[in-house]
Amino acid sequence: VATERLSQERIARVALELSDREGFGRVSMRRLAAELGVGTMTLYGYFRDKDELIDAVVDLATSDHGVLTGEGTWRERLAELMRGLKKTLEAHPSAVRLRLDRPLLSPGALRVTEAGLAILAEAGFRRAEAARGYRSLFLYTFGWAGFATTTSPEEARRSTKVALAALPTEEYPVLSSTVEEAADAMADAEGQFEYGLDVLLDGLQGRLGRAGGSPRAGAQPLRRDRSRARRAGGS
Amino acid sequence: VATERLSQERIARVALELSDREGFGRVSMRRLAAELGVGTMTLYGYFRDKDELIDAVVDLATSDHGVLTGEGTWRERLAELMRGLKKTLEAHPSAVRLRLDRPLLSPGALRVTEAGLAILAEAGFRRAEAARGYRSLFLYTFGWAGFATTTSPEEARRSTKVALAALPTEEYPVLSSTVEEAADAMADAEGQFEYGLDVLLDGLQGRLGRAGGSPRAGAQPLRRDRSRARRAGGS
DNA sequence: ACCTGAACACCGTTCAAGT
DNA sequence: ACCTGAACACCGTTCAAGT
Repeated sequence: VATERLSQERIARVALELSDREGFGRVSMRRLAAELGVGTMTLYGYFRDKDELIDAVVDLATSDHGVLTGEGTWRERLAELMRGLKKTLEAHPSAVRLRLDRPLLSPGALRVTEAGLAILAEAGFRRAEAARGYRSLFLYTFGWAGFATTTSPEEARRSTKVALAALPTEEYPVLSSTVEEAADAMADAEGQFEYGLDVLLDGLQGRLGRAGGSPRAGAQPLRRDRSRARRAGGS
Repeated sequence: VATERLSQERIARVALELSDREGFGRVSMRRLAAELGVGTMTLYGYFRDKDELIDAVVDLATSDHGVLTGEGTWRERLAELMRGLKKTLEAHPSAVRLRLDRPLLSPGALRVTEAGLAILAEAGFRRAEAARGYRSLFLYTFGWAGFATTTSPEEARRSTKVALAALPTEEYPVLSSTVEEAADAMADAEGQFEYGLDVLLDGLQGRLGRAGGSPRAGAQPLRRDRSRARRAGGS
């Protein structure tokens, strides 16, 4: 074991490796110190407590969001940005859970926000709406990542089918006749991500046309008028 | 301390109360047993291990989704359904985090899914698309709930402002000029929920018109053609 | 300056035993 | 049948001390 100099950065890096390798639950101060070949209390010379250490780990896991300033329409660029966010969240699943308890406002984490807001602003959204729109995409992506990688696709499909098959048909008529489709939706997480992303981008795009000449202040109320307008045919 | 009969249900109920009152981190087998006035090991007569106990707690926290078969358009009913889901997720914040690790497929949890799919099916969506659409709304709501209740609105606004003010202006030009709007978006979580919900419903509504006579199998690719169509004016 | 063992107040769980 | 204390292998952290 070559003795690389101890530092906050190295400790956090090894902790992240340990978390990815054996799960976050296995990251303890004692275990981590042993991994580093030092006494447990040595870590307290670098971090006040475990919480501060975890902050550093989460920050590290977040710092490498690949923010590419790609080409194409604002839709394509925004989609690509969210795919990048999704990818880094997938790379460190435990960090997704940790970030829920400690909302990250570090420069590294805000790089994606900056990029997203820039794209939306360029597309023509006013600042307040760009902020809300980006946040919508962000929350969806986070929700997706939170549920991702819990089990394998095969296992997800199987357990979903089992659970749905066990439901009383009278109380759950729709789910009972949607077993295959629901199981597919659970198993094909990638397809689901793209679907919801596209729905959100559609919704945002629809807002670009409106508000044209006369900017209205404040939040827009739910539009109820259009809802019956077009209703699809049978089935 | 009146000695109500011990049971899985009672143990789970007290555990949920304890979790809501002092935070999930404080729920230990020993602490819970003390709360119930029994020996620690007694709990193991009702649950194989802590994991099984937590399953019961999460299930309990989920069982009371107020699924109302309201009136109005499919948009209104779906919005109301998601507000109900949001509300129960808010009621037991720790359960949100727990459900990420153990995807719930219990009848109680699936009641909302059934209701959502029914509304979408009635609106005219084919089964596969209804499954994807509901899941999109579900993931967004979960993402929102995951970040909710972390701090008070005032604290959220304050810390957001501080973090954004500290950013280097050249690297973060948009965020630097969106401090107020971004802080507002962080502070007004309720408004954010409604915004994203409405965007998703807009996106879904747009899909109802299409696919009319000729149903296409499989996932639809991202439509790139329309993206430049309408672009808002200045600003 | 940098590191650390002993000790304290906690965990979940096994096991063998109590009524 | 239902309950349980002792014991084991773990935690995070304080404190006083080592070099």
